[in-house]
Amino acid sequence: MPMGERKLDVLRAIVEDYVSTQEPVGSKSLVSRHSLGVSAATIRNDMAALEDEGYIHQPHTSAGRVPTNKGYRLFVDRLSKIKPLTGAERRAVHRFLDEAVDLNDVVNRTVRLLAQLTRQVAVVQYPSLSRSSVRHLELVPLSETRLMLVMITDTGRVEQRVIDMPEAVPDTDVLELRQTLNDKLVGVRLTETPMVIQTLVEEASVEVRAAMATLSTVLLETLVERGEERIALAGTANLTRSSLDFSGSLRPILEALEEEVVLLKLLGEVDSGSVLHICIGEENQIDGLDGTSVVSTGYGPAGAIVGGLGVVGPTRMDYPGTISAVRTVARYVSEILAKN
Amino acid sequence: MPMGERKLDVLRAIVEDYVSTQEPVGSKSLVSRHSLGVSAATIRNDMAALEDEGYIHQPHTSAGRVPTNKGYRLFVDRLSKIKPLTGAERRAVHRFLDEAVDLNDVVNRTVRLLAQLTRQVAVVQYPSLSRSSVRHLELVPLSETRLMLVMITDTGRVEQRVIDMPEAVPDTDVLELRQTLNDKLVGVRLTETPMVIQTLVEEASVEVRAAMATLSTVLLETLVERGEERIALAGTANLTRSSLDFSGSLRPILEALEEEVVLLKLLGEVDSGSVLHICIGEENQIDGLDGTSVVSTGYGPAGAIVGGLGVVGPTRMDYPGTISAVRTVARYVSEILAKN
DNA sequence: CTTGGCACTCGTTACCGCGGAGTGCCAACT
DNA sequence: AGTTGGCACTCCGCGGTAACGAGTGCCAAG
Repeated sequence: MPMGERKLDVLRAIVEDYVSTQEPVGSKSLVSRHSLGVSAATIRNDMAALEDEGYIHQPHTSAGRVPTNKGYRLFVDRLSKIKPLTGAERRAVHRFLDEAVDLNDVVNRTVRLLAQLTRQVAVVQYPSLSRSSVRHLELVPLSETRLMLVMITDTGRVEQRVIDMPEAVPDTDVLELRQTLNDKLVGVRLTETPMVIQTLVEEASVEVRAAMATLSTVLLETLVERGEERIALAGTANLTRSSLDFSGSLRPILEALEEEVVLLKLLGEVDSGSVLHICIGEENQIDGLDGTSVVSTGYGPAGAIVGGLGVVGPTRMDYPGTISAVRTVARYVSEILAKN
Repeated sequence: MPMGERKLDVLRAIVEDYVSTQEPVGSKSLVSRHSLGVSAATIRNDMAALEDEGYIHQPHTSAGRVPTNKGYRLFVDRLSKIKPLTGAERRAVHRFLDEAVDLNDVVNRTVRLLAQLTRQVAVVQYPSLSRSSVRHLELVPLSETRLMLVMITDTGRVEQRVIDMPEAVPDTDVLELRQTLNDKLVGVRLTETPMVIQTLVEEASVEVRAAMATLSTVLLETLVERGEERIALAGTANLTRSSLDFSGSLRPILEALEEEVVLLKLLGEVDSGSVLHICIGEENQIDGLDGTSVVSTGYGPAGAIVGGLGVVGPTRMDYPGTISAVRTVARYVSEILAKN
């Protein structure tokens, strides 16, 4: 059956009221807070229908209604009205991010900004190595038999690794190795480096072959395979606002936030285009994270997604506001990265 | 008046019981759980005295006693018996930290380990730049007018900064700049670099003088002045264990943990020798952090302190166990750093 | 299809009374 | 002087009961 227009209005009103008051909403308060043009009794009929269809739910008889996850889903998909940031907020975003001098700086500022704007927990993934390419490789001798390998990517990430060499490497060899590595690898996407790396040893001159073998192994292991995703987090203190948001304990949430793997899974599906992704309640298949929603999106210069960013909060969150904030910040971060 | 031996025993017993049960402890349960050799009435007299002297406190008439911060202080200073880690724990520390390949790796592993051992929030400060010296400086051209400056310290830290040059810098100049920077700065302690940096411009050849001026400014600003302390955190989920530990809300704690400045202040006074530092309740002068104690110590290769690490938890914590864990981990981390 | 009315449900709050843990004090004992 | 058992007292926490009120479902009328 086609859903009546008013019923949708009612659902929207319920979600909005519930989000702002944090309390089950009843028919009377609905009619008094919104001008729906009909009486409470009529609303009650609609509410009964909405409940049958699974969009709202009654904690107990004689309590108001609370949106179900299905209800939130319908709300974000079809009902929510865009709530753009205020001018002041936009200006703050620009001003704050413009001051960044550095990839680290950009990421840190972004995550703090996002936490502040949404008053929730913000998560920003550093540009993924797998979507970057090599810009430069540097070999720094630390001692006779120790080298530090530094890799800089086109996305601005700097990764390093200390390497114990099997035998002393004279400075001239270091220069040669460094030169070869850069000649062969600069510009190559990290996903494609393994093929190139395999050829390095064969093509190396006799003197440096052994050293190159060690380097290749480390390169493969550390920089490529281990994938080294990095993540920045901010705003965990916001979890304590309305502490009862998180039924019972926020323990599982804090645990999840410390687990990089889980976080990445949450940001997850930001690959496809610059689409904004919303995951409501147990849609994220993670234990203990029913009760939390994630609003995330990809970012990256010129349409190319290099990483994800987003916000974690209670299912009962202000979706329109959060969506705007995430979208705006992602867009602006992308611009900044494009400039570099 | 000299404190009677038994009264101290009573205080110790109260602290131990309270820490393990989380409940005010009364005279009866004391005599039944410890063999003090006297009757409950005698204990009551001692308890009354201890209360007069401010070591313990009664939440309300007819409740048991709870140690005051002054009581905890006396306990850690004079009463607590060392509780060494189990063999399995020691082995775990060694095994886990030995696998680290990298400064980052060491720090991350350390902080996670500490959180797990103590079941509390662990904090590890990266080796402070101000106590490091320059091991190597690298200039990487990113584009005509952009350079990336990478600094590697003897403590293993790698800091980078992107620099917009006022005009294009040809590759030969980059090499010269790089060479000069390294000649002049390698081996210099970071606290002393400002003096050296000032001479760089004057001594630079005409061609690179402008560029060197820019570099000098950035070096001073970013790497030296801003001090760039970094910190790693783990175990925040442990805050939720015994959630009532933190009178009311853990909001202020989460907030403090996100504030680098506050954290550094907490780790604070780890300078002097390798002494272990314990800060109980409002002894740390931070709002909202009465109720939390900090156990911290410095670490660094061969007695030289380069940074601090520690644990944040409720005043009502297992001090002996925590102390052992912090001490052991710090000692072993220092060893590992010394090897590098 | 909407509306006002009405009986009903059920969670929340306040209140009362009671048991129990724990204390302080005192008089007696060593 | 220090220790002990006894005893009266305090006060928290718990279970039960009653009043309240928000909210509902249903029905008959518009």
